[in-house]
Amino acid sequence: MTEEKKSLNFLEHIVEEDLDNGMDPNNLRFRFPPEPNGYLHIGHTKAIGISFGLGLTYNAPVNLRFDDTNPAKEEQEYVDAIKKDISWLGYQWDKECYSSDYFQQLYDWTIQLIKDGKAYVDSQSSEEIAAQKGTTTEPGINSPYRDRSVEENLDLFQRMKLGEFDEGEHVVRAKIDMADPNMLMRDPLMYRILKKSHHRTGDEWCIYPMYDWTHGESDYIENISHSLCSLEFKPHRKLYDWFLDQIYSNDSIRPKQREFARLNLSYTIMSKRKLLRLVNEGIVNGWDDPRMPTISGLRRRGYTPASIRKFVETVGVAKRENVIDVSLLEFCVREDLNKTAPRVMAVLDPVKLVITNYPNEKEEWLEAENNPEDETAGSRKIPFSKELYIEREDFKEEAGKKYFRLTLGKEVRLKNAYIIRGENVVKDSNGNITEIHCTYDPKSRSGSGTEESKRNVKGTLHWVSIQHAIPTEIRLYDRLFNDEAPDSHKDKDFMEFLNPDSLKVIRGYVEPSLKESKPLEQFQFQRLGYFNVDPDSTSNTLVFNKTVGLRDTWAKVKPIAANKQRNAQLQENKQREIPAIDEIKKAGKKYTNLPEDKREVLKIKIIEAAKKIEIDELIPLYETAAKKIGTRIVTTIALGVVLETKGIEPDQSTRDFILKGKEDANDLLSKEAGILASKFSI
RNA sequence: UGGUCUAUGGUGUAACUGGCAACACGUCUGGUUUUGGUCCAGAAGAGUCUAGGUUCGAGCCCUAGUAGACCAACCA
Repeated sequence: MTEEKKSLNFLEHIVEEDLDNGMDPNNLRFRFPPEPNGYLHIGHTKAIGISFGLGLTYNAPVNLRFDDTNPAKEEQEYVDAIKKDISWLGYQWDKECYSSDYFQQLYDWTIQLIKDGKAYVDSQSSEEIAAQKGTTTEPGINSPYRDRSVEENLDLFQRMKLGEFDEGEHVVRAKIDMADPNMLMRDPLMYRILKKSHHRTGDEWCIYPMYDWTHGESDYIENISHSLCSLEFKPHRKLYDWFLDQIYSNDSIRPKQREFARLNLSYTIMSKRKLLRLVNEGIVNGWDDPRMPTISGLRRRGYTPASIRKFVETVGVAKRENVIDVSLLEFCVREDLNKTAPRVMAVLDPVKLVITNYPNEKEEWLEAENNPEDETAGSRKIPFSKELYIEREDFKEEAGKKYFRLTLGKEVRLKNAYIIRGENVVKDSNGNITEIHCTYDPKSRSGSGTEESKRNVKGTLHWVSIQHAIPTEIRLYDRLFNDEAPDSHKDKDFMEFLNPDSLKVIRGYVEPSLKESKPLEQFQFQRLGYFNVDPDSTSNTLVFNKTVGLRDTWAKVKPIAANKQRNAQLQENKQREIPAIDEIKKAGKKYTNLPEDKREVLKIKIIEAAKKIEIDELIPLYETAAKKIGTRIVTTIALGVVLETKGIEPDQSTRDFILKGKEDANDLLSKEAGILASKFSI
């Protein structure tokens, strides 16, 4: 047991500390408590990974508990989907529990609380109750019903249960403190009347307990030792503990609520309500649309359980707000799929290649390795013939020496086949290439052992034999939103940032070995990326989803190779501008925190940096600066410099930006924006 | 105008009870390669929001700022 000393996250530290203080490790128990009102998404995976992960490292049971106290929103469909998703991710829960199983116990405890004078029936409307709640700065006032007698409370409560009242007529409230600085402690609601039938209890109940009066109690009933939830529940902790105090008896486990920061992924939204909107408004094709951040969407897209688990593990757990870049998720799938996905060949944007010196009717079945990363994966045969498809992108009549694909007069290898030389092209009347003619070297066949077969050529292309290839539908996906944080804009709806090109459907050709592939089966289309079979596939038509592309360093240099002049320009710009933009970004992070004199020093730096940049480069900065005040200030300063030194008249959006800054409540910003506004008479 | 929480490279997370800031992703070099993938070797990039204090020594402790998040649903 020479265990490598792994660094612990703060939750593990908490557990370790409890253990050090004498807690019996056998008493450790965790839970994952989803409300069955929607599908699980990648954000939930973090919570799942934390609680189930803790269960795994401490060999402790983890309950799956459906927090089903609001029949208006919950459905059996969601219960089933949630169970499926968690199992698919590879986690096993100990007990399957439902908050609704504790309705009776909760009811009994409430009667006790009423008898103890800790709870009462309030007969006001929700508006009246809200009005009495006070604000964050002013205390609330007591309800006129707060001092009802125990007998009256008991009577009313029982009649509520019996269904004698309509929704909204009465509620049960805990009697705590209407002046507590924590709003949740100002006599929170425990029960409301809801004449809805529940997916499990049917019409047995017409009063339903609220979250706060259910959660801690459920934890307590299930002997949960650590109840982990996201940060927004932090203020609930005081109430959680208060309710627990009322029912806790010393001989049992007292659950602890602890909070962690939830996961945010760049370029996506995570709220169930908003995801539901995408589904309802037909923006996506259901909860399992491969563009959705739901577990079912990711599954259909081709993500593996292992890759998602690895992802959650990698992002870590802490208490500060965070935004994880999607590229990390993509890295995790690639890493997993690279080891497991069989390699095949597919051409997505075909152009015809004719090997002029290859016999007309000949066909050869060539050996192809299934996975170079896995020796046990074996090999298969693929057909080769005179007429092939290759990727349109893989041929250029002429190209620089950095382009090592097919050009006229140069040699490349066809993967698993022969070395060919580009000879000439056939074009249509518009000048578009319709055929590429080439010759092959018969001695160069892969694996034939001849000198020629070992000859090194720089490029290797994938291909597919036209007469053998299977035509397929391919669905290419891009991010659903163009904005890094679509729902973080106070004044804009997240729907404004939808990417209109998030789905592209094309027709392509795949090698014949794929004919028998099954839904969700994963492949690497060599040189293109990872793809899986969509369940929409029929016996006639295969449909593939692109999970993610291969890491592609060539794509980054391509535009440079395309145009030498532009290349030089870009290089120069890179050296000149990137540091300047970077400097401005950095300044934005610090600006507001600095004392005035240092701010002036920083301002000089900003001005110097801004002189080196173009207006176009600044635009992305102020487009994303909606939230961060520092970035807005700094961008405003830089904007002034750029406009002035380049002699540009501000356009409408620039004016809006400046104007908004001027009206902002932050003094520093409105000052800078004000100066700028007057300079350009805005 | 209140309460609570948070602040470490571009991003995310570490740094055991104070001891020369580490890991992953990303970026950039070079090598291997019948995938411009993988793999291998290497580099750049923060001195830990600001100011002050305690200490031989502070990212960790204290004080005061600043910024951000959360809190007034008969939702969870």
